[in-house]
Amino acid sequence: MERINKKARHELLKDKINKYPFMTDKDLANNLNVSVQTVRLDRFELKIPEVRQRIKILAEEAEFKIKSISNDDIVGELIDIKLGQSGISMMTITDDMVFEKNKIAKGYFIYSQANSLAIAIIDAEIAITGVAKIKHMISVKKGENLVAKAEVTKVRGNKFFITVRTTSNEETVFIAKFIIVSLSDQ
Amino acid sequence: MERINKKARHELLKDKINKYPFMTDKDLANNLNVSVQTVRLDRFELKIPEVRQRIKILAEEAEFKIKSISNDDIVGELIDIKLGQSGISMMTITDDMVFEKNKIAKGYFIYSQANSLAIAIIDAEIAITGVAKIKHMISVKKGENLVAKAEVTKVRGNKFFITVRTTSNEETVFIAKFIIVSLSDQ
DNA sequence: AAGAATTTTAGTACCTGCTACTAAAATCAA
DNA sequence: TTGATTTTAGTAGCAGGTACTAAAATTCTT
Repeated sequence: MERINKKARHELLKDKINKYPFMTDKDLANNLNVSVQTVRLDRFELKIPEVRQRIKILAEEAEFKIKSISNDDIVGELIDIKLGQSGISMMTITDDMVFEKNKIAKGYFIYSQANSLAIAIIDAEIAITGVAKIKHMISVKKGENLVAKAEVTKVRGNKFFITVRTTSNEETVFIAKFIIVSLSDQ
Repeated sequence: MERINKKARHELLKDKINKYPFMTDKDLANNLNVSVQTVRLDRFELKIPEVRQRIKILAEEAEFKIKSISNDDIVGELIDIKLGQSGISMMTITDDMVFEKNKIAKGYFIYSQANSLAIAIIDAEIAITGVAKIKHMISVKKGENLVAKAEVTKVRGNKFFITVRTTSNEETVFIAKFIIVSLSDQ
């Protein structure tokens, strides 16, 4: 058993913990063929907290992420809104939103931002997407900052016609036309 | 200090732990004005695991959820696929996917299922949604089981015309027509 | 090759948040 | 009042640590 040098081991340790954050020091020690003390020393040097801390952080982060992905009524961050008229929302494309292979944003995230903005504009208890026409102009990559601007173009009874234009760096990447139906009173 | 009865306390305990899963027995004991022993006894009777277990479960579940919502290439469960021709996917509407107020599914989840199925059918390294026309027929509620069937209706060069029909209990709730562009070779 | 410096291992006391258990005290119900 | 139920107290032991001291092993330097 050759002894590998400290730096190399540190890299291995970081990798392992990243991949398997639930491993205890004992597990890690076995895995890296060093003593538990060494693992503790390494963790201290690399400022990596103990398992229980790691798990806790994971649970907290995940809770937050789930909320911001699915429990929020609006996908992205609402910047400005004039109820019944127009609205602006912003969203940054993160790692979660792109295809592994090519780092291009999955279309439904862009759609989701636009759709939820369109619904947010309608001043109604219940607003449901009826029909939509969408067009992706340019593909969006990780890190880009999408600004969606929505505008009500027509109102007919309880039907709202809304156009959303999403831009990245002033360039239009996506256009959607929604017909949102408001069902406020039954 | 009046002593409340066991059943009532059990309800309180369940609520507290549900809301604040990170509380230790000590915290809970303080909060409910009983001894730590009582909390332990209660937890035992209610089959509620200890904090560290709870946190761990939370972290694991959340990890899974995040993956299935955003990291997965396909939203919903792929049931059947004939590359370049057709596909079927299934998705159950969970609590995460509905509006608080009225328990109606957010449209973009239904869209996401359809869209990701459409992309999955295309046998290409890179497939991007170009244009889509969608129509929500009936609103979907929590617990419903959505079956999306996709079919390639036309192919023109690297453009695939795909129709997706989503049903719940044999009833059509959603129809989408996508034009997916395959960018396999550059 | 010897000595110094660095790295790794070993071991101890103590901590949190438990489980599993025994037993006493308090409260309720007939 | 007595018997059952509920609550509290306390002990031993466990996992997975922190914080610390010190010895052993290895590497570097000259």
